[in-house]
Formats: sequence, structure tokens, C-alpha cells
Amino acid sequence: MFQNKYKRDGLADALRGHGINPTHQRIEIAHAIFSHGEHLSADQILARVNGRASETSKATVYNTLRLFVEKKLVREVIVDPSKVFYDPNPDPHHHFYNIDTGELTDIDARNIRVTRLPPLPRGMRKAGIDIIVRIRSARA
Amino acid sequence: MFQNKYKRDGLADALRGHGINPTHQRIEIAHAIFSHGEHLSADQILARVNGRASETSKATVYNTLRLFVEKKLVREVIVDPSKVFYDPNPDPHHHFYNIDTGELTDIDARNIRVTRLPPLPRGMRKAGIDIIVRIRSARA
DNA sequence: CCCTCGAATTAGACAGAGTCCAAACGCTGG
DNA sequence: CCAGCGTTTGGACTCTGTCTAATTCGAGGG
Repeated sequence: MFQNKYKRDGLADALRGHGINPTHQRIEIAHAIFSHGEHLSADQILARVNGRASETSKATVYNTLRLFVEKKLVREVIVDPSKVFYDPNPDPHHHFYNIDTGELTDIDARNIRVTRLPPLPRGMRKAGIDIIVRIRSARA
Repeated sequence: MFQNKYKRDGLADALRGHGINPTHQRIEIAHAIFSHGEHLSADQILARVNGRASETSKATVYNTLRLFVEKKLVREVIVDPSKVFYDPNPDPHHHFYNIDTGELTDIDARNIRVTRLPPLPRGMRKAGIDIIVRIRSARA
């Protein structure tokens, strides 16, 4: 219990740093996302948070994820038509997406350069670029 | 009636060309997608096909869209967590996605160059790259 | 220490996209 | 005309995510 007390205190600070009031549930949800470098869906996060007994409601998990996204603590990754993944990596990066397994892998954005992008439509500003490299087993 | 008879015959040939048995429903669905350069969701396609009276079932529309994607007649565009869009443009291209309106606009892939992409994970081959430039009104 | 009040959480009903299934339909070739 | 198979169909179902109204929590003031 003591060893991750530290971790959870750190998380509380991280939440405050993003303008988020660190409640118990939010800390648990942040813990589920960050303790673990993977990309999880809302469902998986809900399951992790409620390890043995049900402690946090579905509504809270969805509310909290929306809040985290607004406050830019995590990013949404939209690659699978059926569900959103949440990405704990704060650095600019893109993704490999394994079509067959659903597995997501980060690609550091410093390793990618996109050139000759046409001008944005008039009166628009860029809100972000997502690059998804869909991959599958070579023999299939 | 005559002027789009021609169009529909052309579509039947296009379907055959992709190894698809051109049934009435499939031709109507292809017509809904291609007559019209936009990106439509399954729902919108269903609505278009059943203009006045209900003629084609939801199951058929979904089955057919899956078939068209398999046969590479249309592409899925996954940008909105709540629904898939179907893209009639056969040329390599990417998308601007207007976050506020949901509007999709094509970006010709010839105008874009992605360099320094890291090597694919071992034993994997590339199945496609999607680049989505999310945009929004400059003053918001 | 207790009270108050706004913020956060909750259960459960609800919505919308998409899937599944077993039955019915309708070409096509014999 | 019939058999057989691919296609279509309605409707029930699943799953992800949203909404709402009621309840609980907890920080700050007295």
C-alpha cells in the first residue's frame, strides 16, 4: 500500500497541474491509465478501476475520461470503429495499428516529417494531425 | 429514368469489375454512394437508398458496405468515434476533418510526403496509412 | 466541530450504431 | 418446372456511450 501511495500522490499533483480537482475516483482512473503504458478503452479502464469489487460507476469513468481529454491529460485515439482508446503518452506521436490484433504502438513524431501539406481551408486552424499506419502480419 | 439507367448500368459493370455480383440492392447502394462525391455514413446511405418507401433493409446495407470494403470498392474512414464514413474516392488521399461540423474533405496524397517513417515491427507489412488533419474555425 | 452548498458521483434508463440469426426470397442452370 | 444457393430481410440483440435526477462528498466558514 505504501509504495503506490507515493504514485497516487504524484498523480494528484499531476491532476492539479492540469486544473483538475483530484478526487478519489479521478486518481484511481488516472492510476489505471498511467500505471501501465498501454492504450486502454473505456471498458478496460472501468474493469481495471473496479478490480475486485465495483467501486466506481460507469458514468464516472466516462465523465472523467471526457474531462481528462478536455484538460489534455490524455488523448483519444480513434482507429477502431467500435471504441475509443485513451493514450497516456503526452509527447507528440503517431501510431501503428495492428488490424488483426487491435494492438496500438507509438511512433515518435520526431521520426516523421509530413511535407507539402496543402493550405487549410479559409478561416480554419489546425487542431492536430493523426497519422495511423495500419499494419498486419506479412503472411496473411 | 433513362439518363440514370445508363449510370446504373455503369455501376453494374463497376461491381462486376470488383468481383461483386450486381444485385438490385447493391446497385442502389453503390448509386447512393457514388452519385454524389461526399462521405456518407451507413445511416445516411440507408436513408438515401430508401428515398420514399422502405425498399432495402438495414442488414443488407451493412452487409453490402462490408462487402464493398472487402472488395476495395470503397474505403472506410474512421474519424468519428460514433460512426464510420464511406469514401467513394478510389485515389490515394487523406482527409481534413472539421471537428465542429463533422465535414470531411479530401487531400490528394500526391501533395503529401511522409518521410523518416520508422521500420515496421518485425514480420509486419503495411496495410495503409491514414492521415487525418483535424481542423476547426480559427476563432473559437 | 458542525453546517452548508456546490461539485462530484451514482444507478439505471436510454440512445444509436452495428451484428446476428433463422426464415424467406429469387436467380440460374439443368 | 424444379433444385439449390446466394442474397435479402425483420427483428431481436449487443455494445459503447450519454443522460438524468437523486444522493453523497468534502472544503471552507462560522
